[in-house]
Amino acid sequence: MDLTRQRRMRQWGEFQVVRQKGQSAAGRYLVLGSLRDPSLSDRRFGLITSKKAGKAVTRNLLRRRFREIIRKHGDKLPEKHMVVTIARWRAAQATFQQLEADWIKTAKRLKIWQDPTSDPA
RNA sequence: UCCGCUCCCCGGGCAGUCGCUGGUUUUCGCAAGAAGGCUGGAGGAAAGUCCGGACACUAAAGAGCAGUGUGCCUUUUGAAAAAGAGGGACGGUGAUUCGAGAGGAUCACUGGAUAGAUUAGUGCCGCAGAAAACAGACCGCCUUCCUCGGAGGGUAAGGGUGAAAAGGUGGGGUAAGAGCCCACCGCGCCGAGGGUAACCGAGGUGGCAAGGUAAACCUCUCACAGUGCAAGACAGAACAGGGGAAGGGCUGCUCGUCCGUUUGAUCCCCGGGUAAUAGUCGCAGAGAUAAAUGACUGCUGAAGCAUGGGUAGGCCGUGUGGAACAGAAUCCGGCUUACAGGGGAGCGGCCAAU
RNA sequence: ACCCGGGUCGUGUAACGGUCAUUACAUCGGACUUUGAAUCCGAAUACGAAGGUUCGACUCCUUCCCCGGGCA
Repeated sequence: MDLTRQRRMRQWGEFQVVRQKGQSAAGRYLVLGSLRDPSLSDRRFGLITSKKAGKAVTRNLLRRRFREIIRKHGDKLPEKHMVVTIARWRAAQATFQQLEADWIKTAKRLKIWQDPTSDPA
């Protein structure tokens, strides 16, 4: 799915709501936070890459890779949800495949993964 | 060919599929918008923010002081910072050379934020040492006196201290010494003359007074208003104003000036409200505003590593390997810092092999 | 982005350019005590890094590194 401007979380308040009221789960390279919001018509995604993750080059690379993961797998998450992906400091050493596998694994642990091939219901 | 130094340039390439972002355009749609086409999309340092500008605002960027910076000379480029070239003085290293010595000369390479410390002043120079800046007698040397152990006087040649000790070498001289005297060397002053200038300097003169520090205050010189695009300008929407104090604005000081003290400010404090493609512009031939330039696949592919050919090196073959530092946020010019590897030019070394 | 401020023992702090760089708490050792606390005595531990100026640098200058802050 496309990660256009409408699907991005863009305000400080949105991140605060997810952080305070939502659920979260940590993987090896990243942390996922999620909150159901019935007022949404679609999914919304946010990315956080702090200075602990690395310098500007590595932070940019991590955001691009997270966007690519969401582009590939974002439609497998439930609608009307806000999902925040936070990079941990170890993420700078990971490859794209490792990040992708870790993201899916963490999403399953949060029980927001809805792959139709593995979940017939 | 190899090694080193200096300067300049490049900073993996190509293709496919799927995406992101700016602009433009076509079709559909009443509109919101949707789908597509074309096209622009990171760096030499985009970094640090160390300098200089552009630009914007501060009522007028008024005067003085303070403050900050600049720093040999000539010249080129430049808006300025700055950079380049040539030269001077000073210092370092090496070689050669002159001299009995003190010391000097020449050449080569090289260094630097290179104004002024002998005249504009002030400060500081700890410890050690006898004495440290208008200085100074601890030991020693010489001499006088006496109670023979000291006291007084002379003396800067020798010792020892220190980063630095008030010229040095040789001789004369003397009680011992001392520029006290002489020769030479060094130093200061004057200076014919040379050079655009920094500066050099024939020659004369002075027994010799003169330490270091200005990245200490300072003096001279030439500059500088402050604040920074989160500067600031504009549009329209919403709401609810209230209080303080006579002061406030160019922000260190003084003057000047403007606004305000009945209309209570453009200052301070408390409270309320609102926009969502950063509200628009500023803003760009990259141009965002939780911030685009990517993901995957294939081919190619530098150094390095392993191994083989070749007397050796250059070189050639095979395998492995799979690209440094790093990501624009107002723009431009410098400086500094980080950086795998490759290419080019110049200079020097080497003289082995083909 | 733009603009400021600061780095000293483990922690918080002092130090006209001049001896082996203060002080408090903490740490270690000893004394006192049956033991511990408190008290007393003693000890170890630091100038963010590299250059430069100076006889001499925590201090002055330059460049890096690391923290903290302001501003729509």
